[in-house]
Amino acid sequence: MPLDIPTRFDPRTREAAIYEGWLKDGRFTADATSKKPPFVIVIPPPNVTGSLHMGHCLNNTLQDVLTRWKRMSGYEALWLPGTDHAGIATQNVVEKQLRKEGKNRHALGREKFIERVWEWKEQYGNTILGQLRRMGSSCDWTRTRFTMDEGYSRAIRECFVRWFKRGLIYKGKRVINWCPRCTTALSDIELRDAPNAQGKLWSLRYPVIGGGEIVVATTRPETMLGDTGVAVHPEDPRYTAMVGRKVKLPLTGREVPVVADTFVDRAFGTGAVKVTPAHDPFDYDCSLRCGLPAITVIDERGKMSAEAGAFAGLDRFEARTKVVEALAAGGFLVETKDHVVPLQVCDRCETVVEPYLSDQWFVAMKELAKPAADAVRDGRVKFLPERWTKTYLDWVDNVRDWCISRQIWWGHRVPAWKCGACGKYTAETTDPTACASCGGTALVQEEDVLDTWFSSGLWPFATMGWPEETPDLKKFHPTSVLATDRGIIYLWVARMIMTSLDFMKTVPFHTVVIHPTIMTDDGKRQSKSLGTGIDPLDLIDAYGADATRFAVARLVTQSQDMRFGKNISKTKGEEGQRFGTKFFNAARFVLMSLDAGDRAEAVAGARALAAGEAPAGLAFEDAWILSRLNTTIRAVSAALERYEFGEACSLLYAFAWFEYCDWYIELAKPRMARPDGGAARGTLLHVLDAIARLLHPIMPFVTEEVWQALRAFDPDRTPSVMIAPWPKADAARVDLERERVFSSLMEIVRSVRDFRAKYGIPPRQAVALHVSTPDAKAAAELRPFAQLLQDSALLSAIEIAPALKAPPQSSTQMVGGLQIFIPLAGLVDPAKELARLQAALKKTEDGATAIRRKLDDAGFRAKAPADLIEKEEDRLAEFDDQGAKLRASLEEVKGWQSPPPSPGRG
RNA sequence: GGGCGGAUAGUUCAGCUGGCUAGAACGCCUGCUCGACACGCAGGAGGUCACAGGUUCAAAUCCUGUUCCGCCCA
Repeated sequence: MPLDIPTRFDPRTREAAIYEGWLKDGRFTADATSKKPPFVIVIPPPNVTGSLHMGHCLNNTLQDVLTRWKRMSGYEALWLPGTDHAGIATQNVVEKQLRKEGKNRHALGREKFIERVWEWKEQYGNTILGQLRRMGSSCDWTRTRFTMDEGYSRAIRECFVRWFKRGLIYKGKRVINWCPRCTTALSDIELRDAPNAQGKLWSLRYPVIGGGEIVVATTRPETMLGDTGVAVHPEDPRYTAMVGRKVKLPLTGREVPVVADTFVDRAFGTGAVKVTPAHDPFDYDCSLRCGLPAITVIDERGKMSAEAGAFAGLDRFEARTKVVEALAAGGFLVETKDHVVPLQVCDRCETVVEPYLSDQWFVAMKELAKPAADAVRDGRVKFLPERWTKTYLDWVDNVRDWCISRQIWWGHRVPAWKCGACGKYTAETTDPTACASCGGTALVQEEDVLDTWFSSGLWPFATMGWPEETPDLKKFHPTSVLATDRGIIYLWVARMIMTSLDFMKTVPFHTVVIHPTIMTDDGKRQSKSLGTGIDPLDLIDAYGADATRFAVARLVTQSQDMRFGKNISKTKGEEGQRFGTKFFNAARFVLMSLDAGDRAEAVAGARALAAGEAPAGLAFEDAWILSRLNTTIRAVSAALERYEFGEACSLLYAFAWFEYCDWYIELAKPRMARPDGGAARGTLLHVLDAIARLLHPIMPFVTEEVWQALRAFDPDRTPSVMIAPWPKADAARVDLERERVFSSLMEIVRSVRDFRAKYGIPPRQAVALHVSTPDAKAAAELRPFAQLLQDSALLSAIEIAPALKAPPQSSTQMVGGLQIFIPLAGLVDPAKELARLQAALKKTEDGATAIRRKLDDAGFRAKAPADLIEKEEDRLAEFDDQGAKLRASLEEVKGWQSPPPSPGRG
């Protein structure tokens, strides 16, 4: 590095260049033939239509931290990226495009439409992958997968056919959400809640055959034409006598039974509900349990069907009015109340969604769910934080069959063919020419496509070439860790565990890290449409990728939410940026100092330290920072092992900034000019090197920049920090006793500085310091640091001795068991000093009182552990001692006569 | 309706199996252009641990209830 190092690292120009360098050198590419143990993460595949949001930013930051850390720790690390085809979302995007051109997919035809989608995907589908690069993600791009790729599609077909042949896949009926305008089924994510949907609740009287009546409440009276039963709670005494009897439906005259089912909410309305299996999912489930038929009275366009009799052909909302009129006329309407109904509308066209009974493909879950539950119960898969285990188990233990068909075109078409002769289905990995049941050749393939989650459920092994026995599959499956948000534990995580156990006979990963969900500043979900979302690319533009990564990683705790909206992201982004700059400047200082001195000596010193040796001239503070470094290495590694990202960030922040920069570098500065500066330079270099490595997984760019500068001094290191070994903690370097002594030195220095600040003593004006220690041993311990104290606290003179008497007219402060005196020599106003001492005394006395209260308590004496009692007694003695000394000083100050003239600032 | 999470300094969060005068960062206040860094340096102030009970010698921490915020399932 040339000596005119800029004072800032410029992310805008440098990050892209550094990333290009890594790519060029193939740093992200994993080797399936490597002898190293594998560490593997498969990315939760983002939607191809998507662009990076804060959730991705957090999710991928953590994956990259883990991947880079493990790569440095000697693993063959693979982070496998890719996208999923997001059937409905992608189809929508292209349909919107067509609409602008005045076309629609039906006019275009299936094949042409699919071509259009592929064109779109080639053009825009890689947006999010490019954005991941800007974050610095060390994904192995040579292995990028897409769920619609040829190989991946083979895996899906294989899965379908195997399950079909085992009888796990079947065709059945289900009430789905249907848009009558788009004439398509909608998935949950394509629904929107209509705000404040003001509706009505009508109470209807159904006469019971043989006498009596049942009143049912409904928000959709038009569906009563399709009622096939009335349900009550089995333990509801009001209706026990009615169960098993029949009611005569108004308007249609159909006779339907009264059934008992626990799904009925006794407290709602009258406690009796009409059952319309064809137009309500809960009613449909009830009908299966109670053996009721389903009658469809609303068709796929939202008009009343022939089954609706006199109302046939009417629009469903028109029919509602007419039905209510007819009921009222017949005397069946009991009352009408205003009622807020939870209405859902089609996300695209805002048409009210219609629950619609239709033919769908299902996967029977029971056989697959059991092993998936066992794997988590017996610990083969662990969730972190652990509480998510329960969420997962609740779902897999009560799982319902999985509806895997979607009535759209973009996706994997259901590989099942219906036989024109016998009506049975045939599924094969190659297109069949004859019916597997009767040999008939009039085969027609199903129109529906498979749910996108059906594809992503195979992600951990389908991405590695399954069903082929590829080298990747052998080396990298099972994967290691999955990092994701709690929102897709059921949709995705559970399904991967099921499929992997079923096909691979092993769990897909041993650990699932459920990280927090990003919220707004006030703890709400971020929403694109409300404009409360923040764009990670804006943060990267403003503060750089390193800062953005640090900002989100530092906030990761065991909590399930992370507030990170407009204000917080700014604060935290700036914090990350400042930290990156601080680190960069520390490196700048160290390298410039080294350049000015004996480079070979510094390099040799650093190497000796790296080798665990102690170079000549190693000073106390050198050993101190080495002790702190090794404590930090251990703590950071442990935090990462436990996936405590926020903790790892804070540890590094505190060590690099407060210990290395604020204390160690400052102490090293004066030594540079002295003959014993060699050890300081070696230590500076060695610790800087270690910080660069430790920080690299979190802030990859600035650490690489610094690493390259270090290489200019000492070429004998890896060409990239990415492949530098992760530091190992050396227990022999950790010296807690030394750390304790250093802490007390820091406190003395801080005390003197505080004195200076409180009394407005000019920064350059030196003061004298007298330190009174409790005994000769303590004095001997401190005396070697006289020079260090003089440098740090700017002292004109220093005296350290046991039981020193206060020099005349001096200020007193207690620092632990030490008493320090600074002669005022006419510097200070006695009144001020008096007030300060009184405040200090009060604090001491308060402390003593609190402990005395405890010790005077017989219960405490009797029941508290002995070592605690002893500790409290020691503390009390110390407080009392401090109090006595402060009182003595107080007396002395009181004895001062006239205020001496204040220097400097009046 | 069931389950889960949260409520600690102005803000964002630590605080593990109860035991120093409850910590950190940011912000705030005061003073500093001393040759790495003003995205900086030094120092400082700031909390009735949501509320009400209980257990205990001892509760931010354990138990019960309440309120508020959020998420999931039905």
